[in-house]
Amino acid sequence: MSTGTETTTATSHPFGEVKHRERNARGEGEKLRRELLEHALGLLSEAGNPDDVSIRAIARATGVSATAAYRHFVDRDDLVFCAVGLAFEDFQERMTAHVAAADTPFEALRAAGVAYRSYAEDEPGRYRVLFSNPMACPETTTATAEEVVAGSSAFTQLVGLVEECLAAGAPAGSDADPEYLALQLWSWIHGIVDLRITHPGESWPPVDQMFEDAQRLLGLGEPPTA
Amino acid sequence: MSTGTETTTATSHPFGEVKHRERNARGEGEKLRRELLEHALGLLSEAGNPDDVSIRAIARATGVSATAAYRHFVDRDDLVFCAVGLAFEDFQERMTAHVAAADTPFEALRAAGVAYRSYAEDEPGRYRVLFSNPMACPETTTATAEEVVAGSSAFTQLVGLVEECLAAGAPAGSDADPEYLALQLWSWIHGIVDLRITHPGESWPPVDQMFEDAQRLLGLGEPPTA
DNA sequence: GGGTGTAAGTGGACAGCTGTTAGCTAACAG
DNA sequence: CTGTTAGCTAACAGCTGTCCACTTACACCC
Repeated sequence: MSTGTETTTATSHPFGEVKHRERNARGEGEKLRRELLEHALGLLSEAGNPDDVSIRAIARATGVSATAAYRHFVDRDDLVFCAVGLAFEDFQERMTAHVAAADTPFEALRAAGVAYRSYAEDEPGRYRVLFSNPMACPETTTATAEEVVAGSSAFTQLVGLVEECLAAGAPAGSDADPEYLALQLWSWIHGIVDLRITHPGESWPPVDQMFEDAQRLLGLGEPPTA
Repeated sequence: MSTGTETTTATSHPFGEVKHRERNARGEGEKLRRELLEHALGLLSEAGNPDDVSIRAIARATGVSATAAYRHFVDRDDLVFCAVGLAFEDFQERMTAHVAAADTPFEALRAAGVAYRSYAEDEPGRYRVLFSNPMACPETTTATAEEVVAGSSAFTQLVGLVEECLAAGAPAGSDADPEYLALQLWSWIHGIVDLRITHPGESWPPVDQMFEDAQRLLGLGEPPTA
């Protein structure tokens, strides 16, 4: 039955299929780290809550024993924390890609809103993990510095967008506090998408309209042409 | 040592105090139901997440065996769901008490905001349980109808307040959609308090100012006197 | 007073999950 | 042959929801 040379097999078994995963070659053990993180991310998306993903479930999804994870992470908390960091990096990439295509700062801010909203819609579980969970950094972690600060740098980016809008003559006025406006905008937008996620039964108005109103009423839309 | 007639005792014990709870008299078994719900509420406040409260922990806090809960609730889920319903009733009482004291609809809306905000600040765990968790009604439950709909009736109340503001000449205009405005206001306000709860490390601007801005910019503040 | 039914609550057990440690095997490089 | 990497299994202690059989105490009836 087995030729002994398959790279990947699913051997038949009286109690169902058993996943076989070829062990990494010498010096390539780091590949498992990446695999674990990606499957952790998948489970985080389903659960929406970091506490609900166990190191055993991650290992199971990866097709590896739970203890193998300890070769690459100090802890379960460390593993999950790194996975969240990865999600933040992914989120930020998505945001910057959307924003880069815009011509005016107002369009850029709008594009950021669209990106934020579509992320929350496409990946509600991940959104909850990123923005609706108090995630403390474990005391010992293998996460890199970039992974740790990925979230806050996304906010810095938002403040920059607001500053550009103010400089371009936004109705809020050039003397308005960009950080305050950014926090207000983020809060409003978070509320809009978060309530939709946690209360999916309600009949919500179009999210675009609510976003547009938020930006305009904060005085961060285009100035009147007249 | 024991006179045999104490109603409640904490007998000393080599390994610490052991809670004794006099069993309820005949026909008063319903008292335990209430006790369980109240301790469940306390644990919900600490956890902030219904999934993290076990029936065993609730029973332990009540000073009773876990199986005793099955006399009053069909399930663990049922117990927790009823406790959440109780929290909703409590929340709504607090809201109506604040609102009742106001003179104008604008003041009433502001008072509702203050009540909402202080609830979130005083009981962040409960707030998260009520407004930041998708709580599905169990297929079999001992909850009463009022407990089930307590949350949505609080929103109906908010729509009513918005309607009164519009009728009293709010800047949003009398032809504005009160339900849309109420949803927008609720979303914004939820975002403001929720981000503070989940990201307590950040230095947030005063919540009053953000609330006041939200109400005013939505056109639900006092109309200009001029 | 004695028996009995029943309400109120215990305790033990089962199966399943969790994070983590200790010690093992298999494969490959030099 | 040796050392190291990559991964394994078994086990421990602790948690979970739930079922079953048991006790305890009281109210009522004869």
